[in-house]
Amino acid sequence: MTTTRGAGVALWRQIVETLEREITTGEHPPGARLPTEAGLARRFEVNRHTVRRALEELSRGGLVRVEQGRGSFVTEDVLDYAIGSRARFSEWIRRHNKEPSGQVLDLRETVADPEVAAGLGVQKGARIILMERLGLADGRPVSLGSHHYPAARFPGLLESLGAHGTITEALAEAGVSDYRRRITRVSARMPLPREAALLRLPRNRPVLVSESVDVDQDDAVVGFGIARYPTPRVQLVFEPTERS
Amino acid sequence: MTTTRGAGVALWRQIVETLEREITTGEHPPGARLPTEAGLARRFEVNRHTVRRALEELSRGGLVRVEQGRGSFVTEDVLDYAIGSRARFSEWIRRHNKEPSGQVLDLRETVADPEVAAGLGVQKGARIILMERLGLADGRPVSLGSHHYPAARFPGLLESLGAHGTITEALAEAGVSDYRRRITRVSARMPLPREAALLRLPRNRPVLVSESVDVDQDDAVVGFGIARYPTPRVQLVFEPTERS
DNA sequence: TCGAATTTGTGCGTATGTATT
DNA sequence: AAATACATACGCACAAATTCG
Repeated sequence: MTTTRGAGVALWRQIVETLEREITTGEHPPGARLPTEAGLARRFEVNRHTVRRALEELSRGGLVRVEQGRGSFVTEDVLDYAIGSRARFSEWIRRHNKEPSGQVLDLRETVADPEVAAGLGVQKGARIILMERLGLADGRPVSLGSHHYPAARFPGLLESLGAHGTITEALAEAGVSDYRRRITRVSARMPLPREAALLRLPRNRPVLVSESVDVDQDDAVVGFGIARYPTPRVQLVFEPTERS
Repeated sequence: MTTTRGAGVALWRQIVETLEREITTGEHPPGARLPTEAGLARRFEVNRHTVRRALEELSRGGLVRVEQGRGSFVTEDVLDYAIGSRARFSEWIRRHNKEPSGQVLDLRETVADPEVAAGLGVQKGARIILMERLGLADGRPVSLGSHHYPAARFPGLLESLGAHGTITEALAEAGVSDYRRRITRVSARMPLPREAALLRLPRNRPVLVSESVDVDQDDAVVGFGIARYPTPRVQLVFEPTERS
């Protein structure tokens, strides 16, 4: 199929329809880079302006994202992360019909720096258990979390975390049957090189950073986590009135 | 006052104390850039390594933030913005003992683009009232908000917004005695040049972007807002259990 | 730190077809 | 039928952002 002139349909509209079909059929998967404007102009045998008119329409409709100096990209479906009191990685991912998986990057006992100490409510320099974990959805990285737990309260947690796949299970073994988020702070910054590499993020795209404190049923602090999310692949969502 | 050698106190500790005093007394106000390491080394008549040791300590304590290739900066006090169901700009700022003020950058009737239409639940192209507003705390910009309201529902809102200083007052005149946030989506991206200029933000620092839908007591959609916040000056905070 | 190459963004002028007046 | 307005399409040039060595 190619563009036909004088068919009563403007060339740029034909291009919109063609690209829309190619995107929705998966020929251009989410996140993929489209050919350059010059390339598309050659392919459709039109002027670059005509291609731009089509891209503008696609961009307005949200199917395509155009970035100056970089190119045009198929919009990636955004993962909405609901910051409710109950936030579990695997539940979040499965709700989006994707397959959750994880990768423990670091797991050790260490001491709390001032920030972590303040979050956990322990003395600066207290022993803590640190686990760093990369979260993936359908194999694509969506979160990089540093989880901190007071070593004094959970003697066997280090081994439990090493044995189990999920944090929830390991905490259950340590006697915490349920936990919830008490507070979440959200900010953003540019990624460190290592973070960009792990999250497969361009260096010029920011990471969302959330700091959260988890508490058990008695409101006692269980853990403190710092999570980094790649933008714009992940959005954090807050709904005061929670609905099933 | 200057550093003295062989006084039983390490040089770098003296430098830490001196800089700490200068920062807390306001000689180096929040956000200010400190002299370069070389400059500090000249001033204290020490090697640059010694200055670095002092800056490392200050950085660890959270008083100073060191950025590779840019310089060292006095940490700015972070404005925590609580994303509760009730979010009012002036209340937020006053809770931090700062003086709120605002600046209307744009106020007009226009048509809804797809994103706004989806947020408001109206047809794409429906008439809406748009107000763009820069929010300031003690004269420093802390938010840049685009507020959208359905023109059909609020015939006189355009004039009310022009006359009143605050959104809450204008909405009250339009018959909405109270409203609350139903949902908030948070993401981050690099600022547009205009946004960076208005928020007085370096171009390499991201903006937090929140999209929120406001509803009245009957759960009817009142407005849709897109707000941009400068990082790291502003943090968004979510507490599931609301406390007075 | 710098410049070259690549890619998108913007503006100008021109031409043609289509619909309205 | 002529005049006018608008949408479409092309060509050229340069600006701005990104990438890469």
